Amino acid sequence: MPELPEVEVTRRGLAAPLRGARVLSARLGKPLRRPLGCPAAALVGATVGDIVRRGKYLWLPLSQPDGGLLLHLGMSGSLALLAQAGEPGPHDHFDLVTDRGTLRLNDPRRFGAVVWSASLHEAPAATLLARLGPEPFDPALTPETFHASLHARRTPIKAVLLSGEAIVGAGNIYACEALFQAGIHPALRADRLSRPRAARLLAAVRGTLARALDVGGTTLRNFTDVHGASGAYQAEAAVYGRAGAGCLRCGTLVRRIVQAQRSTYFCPTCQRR
DNA sequence: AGTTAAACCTGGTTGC
DNA sequence: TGCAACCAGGTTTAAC
Repeated sequence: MPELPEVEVTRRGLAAPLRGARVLSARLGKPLRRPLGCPAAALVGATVGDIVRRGKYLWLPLSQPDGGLLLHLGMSGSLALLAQAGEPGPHDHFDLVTDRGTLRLNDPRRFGAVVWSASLHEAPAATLLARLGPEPFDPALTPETFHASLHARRTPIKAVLLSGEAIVGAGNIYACEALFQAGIHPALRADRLSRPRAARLLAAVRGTLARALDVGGTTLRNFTDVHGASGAYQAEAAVYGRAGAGCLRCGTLVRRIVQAQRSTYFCPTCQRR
């Protein structure tokens, strides 16, 4: 599913075309993870503002009626902007028809969400965003503050990265890749990371996310950008999905373990406790 | 309070 | 070939 780079790729594809678009109609398919929270017809007539991203969420502001839609792509979601929208398929669960095209959410597993909120700063949107940690490229996130937040956690560093409390945006692929880049064993307790290693990990998370953004994200099976194009990062993953294959750096066989019910891939030689 | 399982869904792949 | 088991870019909720 979409991690931060994929969501940001999506945002960049939508922002300019949809800015100022007028909502003509909306259609709901099968239920998503949570209900829209308003009748689809209530969106008609609204004007779309500047789409912003927070973590893996997108906020699509609307005016007249004022409010907005908080979108999440879950594990298997993608958004397309269609000039001519055909009949919705079995996994097309939300259409926002505008005078600039139809924004269509396709999500086979339906872990995604489209939620109406009167503003980003009140429920339900604010509630959903409340537990998110700092944005990875926020200059206020320094090696010192990152190290301090890791110091408060006794769980494995991989699980802490996935939780998004210390930094948002890295999901299962990029958490594995960043730990490899930083040479850190995924099972190392977060509070055992030294300051220099925390600094190295922060740089690795930023570098991994930035690189993925540059190449359009990762496409394992579902994800495409708003024009239907796949990402390319999967071709350069060093450890993710490579269990049993040789480490690209040292040749040791990449291992797969399970942490917090998720697969973790790592090189036991390059990544040390 | 802090950590860990279970839950939500569908579909593709693997293995007997 | 058939079918069961397992796996998948995430997050919330319930339970130790």
